[in-house]
Amino acid sequence: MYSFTEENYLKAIYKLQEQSDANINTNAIALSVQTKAASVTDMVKKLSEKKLLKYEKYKGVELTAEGKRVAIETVRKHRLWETFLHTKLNFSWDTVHDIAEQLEHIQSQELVDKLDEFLGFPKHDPHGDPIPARDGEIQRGNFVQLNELKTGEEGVISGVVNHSSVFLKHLEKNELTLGKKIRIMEISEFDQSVQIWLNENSKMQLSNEVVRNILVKKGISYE
Amino acid sequence: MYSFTEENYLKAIYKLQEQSDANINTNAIALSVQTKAASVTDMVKKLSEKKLLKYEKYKGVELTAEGKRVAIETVRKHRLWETFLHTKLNFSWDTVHDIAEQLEHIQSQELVDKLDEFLGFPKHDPHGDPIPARDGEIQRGNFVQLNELKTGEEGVISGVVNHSSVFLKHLEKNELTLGKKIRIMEISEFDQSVQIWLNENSKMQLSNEVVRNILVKKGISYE
DNA sequence: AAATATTTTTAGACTTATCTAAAAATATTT
DNA sequence: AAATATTTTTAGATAAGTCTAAAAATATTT
Repeated sequence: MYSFTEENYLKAIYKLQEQSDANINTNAIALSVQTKAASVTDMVKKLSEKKLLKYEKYKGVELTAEGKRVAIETVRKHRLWETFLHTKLNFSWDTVHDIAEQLEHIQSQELVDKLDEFLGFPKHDPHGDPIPARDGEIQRGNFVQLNELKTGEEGVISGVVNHSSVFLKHLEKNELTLGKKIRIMEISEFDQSVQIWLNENSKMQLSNEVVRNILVKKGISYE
Repeated sequence: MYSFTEENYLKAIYKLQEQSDANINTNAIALSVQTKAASVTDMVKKLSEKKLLKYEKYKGVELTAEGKRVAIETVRKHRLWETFLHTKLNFSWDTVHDIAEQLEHIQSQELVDKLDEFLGFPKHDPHGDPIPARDGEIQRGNFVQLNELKTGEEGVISGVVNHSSVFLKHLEKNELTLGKKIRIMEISEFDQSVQIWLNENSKMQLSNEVVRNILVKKGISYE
């Protein structure tokens, strides 16, 4: 259907579009797919001819419905494979991305559907990101960054902003994994670092950098 | 490491080498990888430079140890993925090949090892073909073609010669699947078709064409 | 608004893997 | 062994995706 490379461009543009709602410019795409601006211009022309996106010279690009469909399909495959790798093959959450990056391009609708069924129709991947449904629908959990919670408020770790391997390893080492319940004890005036309550005998100090990159589902708040 | 295409050529040459022990010629490879002789010459030169095979103009090719290693590794991956598709995702044995043809090129040693473990270190794929071990060792069951059995002899279906989808579908429809026990009742003088005994109330007439393409593990013989 | 900086595009080249058509080598017939 | 047929290789072209360097357009600064 569409090539490995085309799918990667579409996915990258889709993700940029998610974050910005303005038209996506050449340099941003180049950065995202790890290539040069000149290459992006070439590819973008090609994708435009195939009606996968709208392109006007010097004005950036915007996905068409079909381009978006392909992008979401690719995201769906990526996240299903990540889930497979994590839940069935015991890969840790910081190692699944690179392999899923390859697996997401395997062509077979039946494979995706059967994988989905085998995994029990999961709603989230190992990082808490939503897995798009077959029809492209994405159920976004209304998560907030941990730094948005106030003292005394509780939440359950449900996702991450930063997906880098170093960050994920750091969380893993500190047992700050998905599903963990947290209560904000104190927020430092000095550096916005946060003391959190985990259980009777476990408190922890998190830097603002860490706190901003953790997504939580807000729980019942206490004063 | 090695490209999709390189792996496919090596696998094809390996399989041809299995069947023939003479040097493998250009046309045979072209047929096998579905390309033209000229393309094969180009690729074979490239693989020769990379020391994956020995090539002398007009004399055909022969894999080096490294070339064989890569080929067997690819076969291993192919058959593990086929097993996954069949036993975990419920793909029928006539549909697994094409998807495994893509999956076999995913690069990750850890993935292969974990998949192997997840599947319980299977010895055979859904067609009865042996799955090479991590070290490249291949445990070949000493199977014989069903037409080599004499009247009264028994065997268990353990593999197929013909891997085509039509043939596999035909066997499936007639419940001639792996593990099935068979006894030869009568071999026709006229067309070498064979009457087989399956159980008290089930006999079956198999054409010579079918019988030659079924591999069995010989059982105890009766007169 | 002119000058400068940044971004984007064009032009032309490179790589991988493929192809067709023709030439060269090898095999088979007669 | 000469003639014919087949196989293999070479030569030159094509497509996908990439690159560098220069030109063109847009944005920012002064």
